[in-house]
Amino acid sequence: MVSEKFTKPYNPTENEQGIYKMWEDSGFFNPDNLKEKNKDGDPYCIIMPPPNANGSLHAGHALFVTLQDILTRTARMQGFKALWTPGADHAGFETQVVYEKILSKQGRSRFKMTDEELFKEIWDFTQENKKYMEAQLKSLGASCDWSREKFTLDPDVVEQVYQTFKKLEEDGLLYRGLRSVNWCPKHRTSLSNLEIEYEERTEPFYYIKYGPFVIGTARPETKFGDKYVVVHPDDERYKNYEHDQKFEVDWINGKITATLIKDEAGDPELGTGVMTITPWHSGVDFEIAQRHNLTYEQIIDETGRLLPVAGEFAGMKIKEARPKIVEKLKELGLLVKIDENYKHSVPVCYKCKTEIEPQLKSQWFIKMKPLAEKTKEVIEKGKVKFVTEKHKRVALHWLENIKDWNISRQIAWGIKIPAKICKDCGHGMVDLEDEIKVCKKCGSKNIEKDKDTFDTWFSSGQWPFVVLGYPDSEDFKNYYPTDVMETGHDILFFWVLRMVMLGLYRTDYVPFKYVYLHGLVRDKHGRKMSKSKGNVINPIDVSKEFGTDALRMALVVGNTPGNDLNLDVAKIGAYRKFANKVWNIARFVLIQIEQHGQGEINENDQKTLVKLTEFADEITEDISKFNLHLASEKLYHYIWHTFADKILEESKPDLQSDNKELASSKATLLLEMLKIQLKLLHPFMPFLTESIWQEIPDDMKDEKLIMISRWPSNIKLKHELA
RNA sequence: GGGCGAUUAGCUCAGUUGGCUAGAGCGUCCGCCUUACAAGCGGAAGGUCGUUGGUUCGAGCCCAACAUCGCCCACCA
Repeated sequence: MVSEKFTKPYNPTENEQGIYKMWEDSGFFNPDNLKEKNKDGDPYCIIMPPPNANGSLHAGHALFVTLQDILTRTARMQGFKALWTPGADHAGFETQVVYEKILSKQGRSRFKMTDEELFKEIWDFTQENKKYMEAQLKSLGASCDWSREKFTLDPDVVEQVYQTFKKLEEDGLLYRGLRSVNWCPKHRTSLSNLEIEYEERTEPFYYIKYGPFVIGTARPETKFGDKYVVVHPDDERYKNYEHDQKFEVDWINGKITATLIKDEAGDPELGTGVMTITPWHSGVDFEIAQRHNLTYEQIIDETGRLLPVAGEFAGMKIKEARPKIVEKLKELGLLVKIDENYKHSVPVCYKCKTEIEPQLKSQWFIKMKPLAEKTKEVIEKGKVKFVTEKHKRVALHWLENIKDWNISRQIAWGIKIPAKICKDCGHGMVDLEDEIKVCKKCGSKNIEKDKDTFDTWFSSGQWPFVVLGYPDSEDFKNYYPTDVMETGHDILFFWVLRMVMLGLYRTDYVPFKYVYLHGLVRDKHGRKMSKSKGNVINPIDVSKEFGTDALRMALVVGNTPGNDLNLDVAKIGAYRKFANKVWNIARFVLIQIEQHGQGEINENDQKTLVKLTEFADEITEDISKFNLHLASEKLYHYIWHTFADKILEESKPDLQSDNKELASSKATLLLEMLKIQLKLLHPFMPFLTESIWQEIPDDMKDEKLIMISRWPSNIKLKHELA
């Protein structure tokens, strides 16, 4: 009998939880438990980009789960030893920012806590989130191996990160040095170049009398300590001045002695061709200062307030001080003119949009050039291939212009940097075992532990080989290099390229062979989803309303690699209809089989089966080429408009005829075709297809779970790009 | 300032190496509760594929220029 459950219509929420439990209980998410055909198969591995353990999943997560699950499930059915490893990311700075907002709502501040207290609280916070997140990943159907789950703060992860840090020092690729860093005065930490953004601003530009010169600046508040003026050596206007020439200047807080410096950095085309420099608060100025051995002084502190050098303005925030300073300049007769329409871009913190205040800080830097060179090489040689050619170009361009990487962060939430700093000479020493007691450079015993933590991307950049248990685990030997890295294109530089660089550095092999970058999930009009716009589509909510499979189809059909996807709830609704259609098709076919029994498929119908097999080959090839958007759309079209509308309708006369042989023959054809279609559709709509599969009697199918049934095409899944 | 991408039906988008009357979802119009499915079935309207030129037997697809929009990168005082 066709089961009670086969009542109409298809009810996804009723089925999904039970189905997932059945899969999980079967143990087949873990490739070690797969049957013979898979165990002897080639390995196929995807490392899941670990979601940040600081919130719930959004549409972008649902997209990556869908894409990676499609590939994993296809590989598994194809007989590969398929492994997809889940994880969670402590996401250093990001998470601390989230937690600081929570603190602030409670009227608290991290600056009134010890690092240990803060760490402990955020730890509990992330562990709670992590559990929630795992449940959400499961509800999206992720067929990943939970027994191999990792957190980026697990002891073995930290251990490998430490080893990498030490190796970098040994190889001379690590240095600690006083450099101009991007400092966020609100979060009071330095940030890498990737963590700042630029905002176009129109602000007043002030021309100020500086001794015999006129200088231009948008930031008069930094000028208190400016003792050097710089002109280009070839600037004819200033050929009567000598390099290093001293002269008196009536400055904001009284007379000072200034020095003229001739340096190529001076731009004769710009304004008067004269600038003063503020090395402590400008990277360019710092470089000039270093070239000529100039002194420098801090003007603004870590919280963005002026220091005593600013005299009466000391203690004021920049915004407050600037107009007052301008006022004083006027009174002193130093202000020459103001250009109100000066356009420039201002660096801001990518999280809080606070203006970045460059500061001189001693930090750990990694020399990136040598790492980038090797990465360029493997990309050019095709050892790492990009599904989207445009990203390959963007990647190479970035690698060619790479800067050294500041990996020190002044935050509590993260992996402590295992190093000692000499308080006398500033020398930094990597110290994994906490055994260094004397400065290796100056011999001083006045040393302390580095208080900073690693940039979170330094540790996550090592994720693939760490997850697989480098260096001597079986998993590492089996699955590394992994097959596909699938993630958002927004973290190409942050994460993907750093994984290639650090993976190559530690293991000599690329961490993955293919990079599939998806775009941003936007709302139906192409706007970014945001709480303030009220246009957020919560994947968990819609999967409850329409079914996870409908959401997955909506995310994959028409979503070309690398491009943003505009997601319309109506589109999800359309695929809920499709799920119901497949459900009804299955009911019809199974009723026919029940009524007429199985028989011989006649010669003419064999041809139909062959055509379906060719179709299966085509789908397999599409998946191989990462054309999941095509595969999914073709399946939709074939099942509905070829199978249901034509083949099934045209078989009705035979099924209703008195010729029993004819009827059972047709019913058998339909059953065979149904099974093939369900299998092809399974990676895309796993819950629906498994639900139906469970309705097919055991003696009519090759496996009790469609999840591990045999893929209906002999074409082997082998990724290749045009 | 440098780089990348987009422009196809009212809306949101596909169109795989150039090849039969250019497709999907939603929306619109007409007719159907036909015994798998009204979350359905049958049918219809709707596109000079941004503009201009070129290559080709043949161009939505390749090339050039232009226009519009978007994204990324970048220490200009």
